[in-house]
Amino acid sequence: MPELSTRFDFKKVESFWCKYWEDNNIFHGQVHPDKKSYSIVIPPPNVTGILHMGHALNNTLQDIIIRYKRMQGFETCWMPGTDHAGIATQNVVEKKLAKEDKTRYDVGREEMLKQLWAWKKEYGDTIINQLKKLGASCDWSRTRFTMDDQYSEAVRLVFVKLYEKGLIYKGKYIINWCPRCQTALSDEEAEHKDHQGSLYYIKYPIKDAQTNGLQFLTVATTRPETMLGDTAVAVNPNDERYKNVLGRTLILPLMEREIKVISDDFVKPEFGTGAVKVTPAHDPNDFAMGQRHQLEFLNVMHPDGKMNELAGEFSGIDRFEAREAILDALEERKLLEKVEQHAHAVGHCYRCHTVVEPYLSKQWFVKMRPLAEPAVQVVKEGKVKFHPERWTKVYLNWMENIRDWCISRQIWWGHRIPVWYCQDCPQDQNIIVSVKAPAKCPQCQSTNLIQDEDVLDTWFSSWLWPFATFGWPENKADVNFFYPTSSLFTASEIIFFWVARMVMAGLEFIGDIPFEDVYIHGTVRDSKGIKMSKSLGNAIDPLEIIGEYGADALRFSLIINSGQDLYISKEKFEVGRNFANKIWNASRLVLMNISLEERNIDLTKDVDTTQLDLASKWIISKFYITLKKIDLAIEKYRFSEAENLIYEFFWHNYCDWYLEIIKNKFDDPNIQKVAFAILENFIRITHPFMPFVTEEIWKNLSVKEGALAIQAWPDLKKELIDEKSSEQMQTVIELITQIRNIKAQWNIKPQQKIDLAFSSTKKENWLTDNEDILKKIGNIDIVSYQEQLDIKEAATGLVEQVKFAIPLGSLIDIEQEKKRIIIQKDQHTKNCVSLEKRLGNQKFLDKAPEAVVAKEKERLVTLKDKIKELETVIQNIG
RNA sequence: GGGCGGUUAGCUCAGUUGGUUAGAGUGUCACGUUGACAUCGUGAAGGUCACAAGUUCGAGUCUUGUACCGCCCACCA
Repeated sequence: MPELSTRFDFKKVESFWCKYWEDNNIFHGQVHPDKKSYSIVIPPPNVTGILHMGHALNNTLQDIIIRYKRMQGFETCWMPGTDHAGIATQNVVEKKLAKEDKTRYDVGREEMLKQLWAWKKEYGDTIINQLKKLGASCDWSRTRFTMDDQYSEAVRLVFVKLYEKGLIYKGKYIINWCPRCQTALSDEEAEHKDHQGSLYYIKYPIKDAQTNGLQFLTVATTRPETMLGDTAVAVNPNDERYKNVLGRTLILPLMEREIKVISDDFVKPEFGTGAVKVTPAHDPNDFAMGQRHQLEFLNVMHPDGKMNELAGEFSGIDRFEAREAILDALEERKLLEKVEQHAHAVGHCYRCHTVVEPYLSKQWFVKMRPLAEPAVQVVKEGKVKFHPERWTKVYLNWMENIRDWCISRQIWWGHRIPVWYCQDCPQDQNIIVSVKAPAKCPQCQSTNLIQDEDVLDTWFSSWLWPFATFGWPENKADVNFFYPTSSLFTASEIIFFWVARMVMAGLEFIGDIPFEDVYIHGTVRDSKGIKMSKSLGNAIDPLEIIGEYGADALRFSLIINSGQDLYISKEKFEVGRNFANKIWNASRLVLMNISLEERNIDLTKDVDTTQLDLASKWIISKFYITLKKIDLAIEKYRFSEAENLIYEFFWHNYCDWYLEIIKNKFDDPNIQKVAFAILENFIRITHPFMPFVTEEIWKNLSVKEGALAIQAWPDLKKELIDEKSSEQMQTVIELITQIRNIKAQWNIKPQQKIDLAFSSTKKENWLTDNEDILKKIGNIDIVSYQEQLDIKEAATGLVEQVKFAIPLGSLIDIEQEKKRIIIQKDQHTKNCVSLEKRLGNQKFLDKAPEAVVAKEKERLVTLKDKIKELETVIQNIG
């Protein structure tokens, strides 16, 4: 056996196994006639940058379940890949250009795309490498990108299908416009943030107002600059205050344009003045009113946020400067009645955080209602399940109020919209929608075609991820075998962006759900609770942790902290590092002490478990009890619980007790076998959580050739769970713990041997058989049994509960001990009273389960016994 | 405005259908190392389970309300 170092050297080990797994194609999944499939598609990380802690968490979770299922014999496939992330990636490359004082227009579309692809290559590769370092057991041969040729074809095909079904349309609507990115955004991409703004009250003069009548109609607005595009003022039809002005004409200040006063139910009389300016081209509500009342749509802004020529004297000024200028101008004309503080939500671009502008523009949309209905059904029927369950409601609520999806983006990085316009056909009849670029116009045969300049929303490709990655529509076999996928792991932020849309796409294009279980995990935050992000500078780089503590440590520590949101600081990773090291060293101990020829041990066949010592029976039982709980926890996606079980079992059962007990008994072949078999099985079940250290140990155990990653998950052998032995061992543990306590209290050094006498009435045979444990672990030298303990002699050491006495009178302070005993007696008496009260309650006897009542009764008896005993002791000591 | 989650030891969190004396990790303190591991071992201290009321024989757990923290959704200009 090779010399093993006393520290787990993760650096060497990790790179070795990464390479080994990949070179041997361990994680490749393929259609298999006799096996069930278990598949996961990775939430493809954006190629905008490198992986952060959130990715580490997300991918560790997936890796745990896929490794678990692989060991259970499923044909597994974990699909890796990356997302082109449209606007986000274009933004980072634009930022790079900006450092050279260039814009995308300076370099042109073609060159820009070249640079984008170069960026994608660099960061895409980095991301895949980082995933490998984390230990992710993806099927690397399948690595996909949302803009692969075949994938792009699927995207275009989907567009064509939806278009032909009438679910895609083009139209002029108010969309969220980012003046910096100069593109449309979907509703989900406009992040609303609370903003302490102002509400401006502006007086609109009434035309032909009577000198003694109302001269002005005052409206309230948060965006005065849009008033330049007003084409009406609306009041509620039931608002008595404005009955008289309804239908009259106002003079729009600054523009001196005539606009009408209209009535609309939308207007809430209690807000502001009850009169609202209507700007149909710059506000979604006003847009709707504009349509209802056939108003004019006046767009007063350029796409870059500057006022346009329709803004008169304000033309060319940026929207926010224009706001100030307009307010000044109004003030000058005494038309600004007042300004109030007003908190409201303002939309921001989710990528560059610029304030978005509701903007009238012609865009492509997907009609969502017909797609949403079946997607609501499958969740209601439980075919797609959320974990934790509460997210179901969030999903359904969004789905049931879904709005059409704006899918066109005025950027260059992405899937070009598969629409061509014939330049020789009349407008509105010149649209050609096609998967492949058409050579000529099907109507007029003209070759004078131009493709739509826009690209598709990045999510328009991501929503096909669960089947397009498996080769849809070409590769039917893979799709049939691996689709629907089994589970999806993601953060709550993208339930709407991605999860919901994948359900819709799966049902629409494949006719089946994309996944059965959706596991929503928490957000990774720093120790102050602030979301980790590169821009805030509070991020902990997973690679740094891997370098310092190891990938296993990173994985283990993240998962054990992953109940809800995670508050992470660097020290938290010590748990994982220490545990990996503990596993390593315990394995060393076992390996150094065994001389087994045959290492493939089956505990049911190769060991006569009935002849085993108490501790061995106990550790076997403990293992299988733990295994059962772990299986349950993983199936319920309770990974932190599973890790806790593993940690507790190994450290506090196997190492602290079992190995300590058997340390000097390694010459017993049965003990060797048990110690080895339990370690070997433990290594198997720990593998999904800590793949590297377990692979390395597995190699040293030399049970079998081949990677641990493809070994079988242990069967639950219920027949090896020996409850009696478990209980007895538990008593021994308690005994020893009690003695340790006493020693600590009495300032006796732990290693100092003491004598122990059992009262014979409480002596049990099994205990005499296990004196060796007491001697060795408890440092108890002589165990003697006496008919009747000399109470006086034993009094000072009498420790109820554990049913034994330590005659150590010379070593302890009798007065102090007396006090202790009296306090104890009082406490017991108190407990006794409350217990008697409870047991005297008829309702309790009637309603509580029998087992509870029986236990309570038993407890009362023991309590009374103890009190008596203590009383005698007190008497005896005087 | 609507919805969701949280509040348990100094810190980070478990606590599964209500059932003995509420647990762990970490930190603190004490003691300990003759060869698995100091990334270790043994032990101690530390909790009115946010607050209030209710249901119950019994509440950290269920109900209602309050406070604070966090998140998501929403077109009140």
